[in-house]
Amino acid sequence: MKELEQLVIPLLVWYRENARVLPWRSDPTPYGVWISEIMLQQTRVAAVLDYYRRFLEAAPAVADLAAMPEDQLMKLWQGLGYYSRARNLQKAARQIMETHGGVFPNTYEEIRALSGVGDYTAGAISSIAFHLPVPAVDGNVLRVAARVCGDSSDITTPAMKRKVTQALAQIIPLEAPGDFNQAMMELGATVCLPNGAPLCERCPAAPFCRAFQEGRTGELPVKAAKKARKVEVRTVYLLFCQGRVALRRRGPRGLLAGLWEYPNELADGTDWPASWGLDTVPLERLGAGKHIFTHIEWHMTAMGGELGSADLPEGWVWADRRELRDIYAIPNAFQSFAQVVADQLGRF
DNA sequence: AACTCGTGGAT
DNA sequence: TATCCAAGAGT
Repeated sequence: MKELEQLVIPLLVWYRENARVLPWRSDPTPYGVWISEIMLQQTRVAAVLDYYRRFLEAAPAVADLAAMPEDQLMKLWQGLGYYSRARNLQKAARQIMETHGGVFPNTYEEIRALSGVGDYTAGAISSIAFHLPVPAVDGNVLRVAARVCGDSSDITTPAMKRKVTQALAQIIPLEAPGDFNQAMMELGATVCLPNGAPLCERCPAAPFCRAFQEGRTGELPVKAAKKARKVEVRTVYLLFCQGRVALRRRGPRGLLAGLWEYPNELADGTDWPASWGLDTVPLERLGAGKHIFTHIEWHMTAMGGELGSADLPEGWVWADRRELRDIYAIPNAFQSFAQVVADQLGRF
């Protein structure tokens, strides 16, 4: 991937003019860089900003994160998605407290060993916070590299990631590795856009970019097609009692692990409220909602009503409005029912 | 290596 | 509306 070498200087010049002002860039401490990089995994900058501010306010340092109650941690992450990131973040904070005496590790290998930190994130933290000359290869970098080099390899493969990482390791500038890595991503995020709509007229790589020179920006990068989503038809039960709504905690593994939810099941004909031992008052249809995950689609119908008895299955809770707002982390998959619930609770 | 794991903005 | 897909990691 020889073309990448020509990119280094113009890219750094471009970055100094065009870098977005972001909270984790003003003072790139290891802790702040780490939190931001975890939040930014598969997540857009705009979605991260508010979460980042609130998170650093609640846990300004590693020790605060290590000591945070799990419910508070999940509440801070509520709505951001990929919730195992939050748990791995805390697991890593405890690793740092126990293994590194509370001091953020400063070598690539030690950083890479932290929970939730893979090749990309280890490279990003190492280069941005510790000025180590290690590449950080994310989706942006793969796209930029594939286009600049006119490489039609499938960028989703580990082989292509290795090829790009190896090529960048040869040319990453020792005096500004963090800026270089961020510049590659910034170019991908703001200029070398996906889906055949790159802004090549304002790209510092245009003079030597093979995709641009050869008119192939619409064909590159090459990515393998994704699998189709599976549809699940679900019934969501909105069960009320005296101004409170029933919640249960999801299991410790799998989708939305450990988060709270309105009881819901596949709509397979089972009388779920009866199977839960609830005294079955007739439930009425309170609404519908759809939520699209990466690989599943939930088509939901909400059934609900006021229960005569406050008895709930083991582990379920009654939540009032304040607890719903401040305590229980509920995924956005149920957002379409928030108003119905609020209205019902508001009657008390 | 293939799957799993959220969410919302852009097109 | 349908599809893509974003500063990926764990299993």
